[in-house]
Amino acid sequence: MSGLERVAGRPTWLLSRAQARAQSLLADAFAAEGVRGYHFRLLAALEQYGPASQADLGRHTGIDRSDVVATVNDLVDRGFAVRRPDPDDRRRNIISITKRGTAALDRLDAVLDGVQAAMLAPLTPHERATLTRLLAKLS
Amino acid sequence: MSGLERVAGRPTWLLSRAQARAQSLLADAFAAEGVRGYHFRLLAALEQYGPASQADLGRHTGIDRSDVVATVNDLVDRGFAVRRPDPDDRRRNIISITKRGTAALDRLDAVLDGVQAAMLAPLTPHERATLTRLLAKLS
DNA sequence: CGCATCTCAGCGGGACTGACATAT
DNA sequence: CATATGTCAGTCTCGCTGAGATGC
Repeated sequence: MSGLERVAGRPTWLLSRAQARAQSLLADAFAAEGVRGYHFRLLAALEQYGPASQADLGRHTGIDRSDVVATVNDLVDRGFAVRRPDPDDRRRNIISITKRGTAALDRLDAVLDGVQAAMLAPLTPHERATLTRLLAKLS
Repeated sequence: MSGLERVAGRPTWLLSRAQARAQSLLADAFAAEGVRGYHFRLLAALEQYGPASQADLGRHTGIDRSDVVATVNDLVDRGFAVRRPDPDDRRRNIISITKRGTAALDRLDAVLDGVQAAMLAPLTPHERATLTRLLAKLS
């Protein structure tokens, strides 16, 4: 038996441990592509929802508006996205993903799949589906 | 449908979201007791394993040695633990929990139980057991 | 007016690295 | 000698707050 028995049976502890492992694996894998979790999340949202304002990006991804600013700056600097003012609402910027951005996203998807396969290796396919379903209910 | 569909079905994403919620709830609840996760983990390890060196505490809890130092400093300052040199190995300190420490731990346990009950409210008892079992397999 | 958006500065917890002195 | 321990300083991601400027 490894870990703390006192807390080992507690879901929040297990959640924390598992997430720390996933986070660590993902951070390493993403670092090879020069990005962080925030970059991936925004790119994924841009591809899924199409061009969006920064506020909407924040709502879609759960990233704070102030953090969206800096992350979009990074994406624009790398040529993964473009930021242009919204002519219909001059408070807003419209963020769009570029071809380089979608290409990067495709690579990151592959990275994520690899990490997930490694993470979930101890589980059977049925268990993986169950875990996904239960976690979804917690959101 | 809330969240990112593209990543919403991915276990690592769900893990991250659920963990962020638990983390946020726990941080707030622990803050009311004036402690953080590191403090709780060390107190729990001290109560479970008895007096231990800082290196062993790190191994039990998954906390880095260097972070154990600062956290033990906090616990000693608050009177939750005592640090004394190991006469049998002068490299080591022996950390022991105090009565104030165990009292604090009891309160923190209650806090954790409350947060967990709130977190797991959407799940049936059987689902909670399943989630716990599956998460344990990921460690 | 109230409200939304974008931006900037900063904070704090958690996880980690590198280095160093000391002791085994 | 190599290894283990404790300590210190610093980095990084992530999540968050507060404030201000601009536009609806």
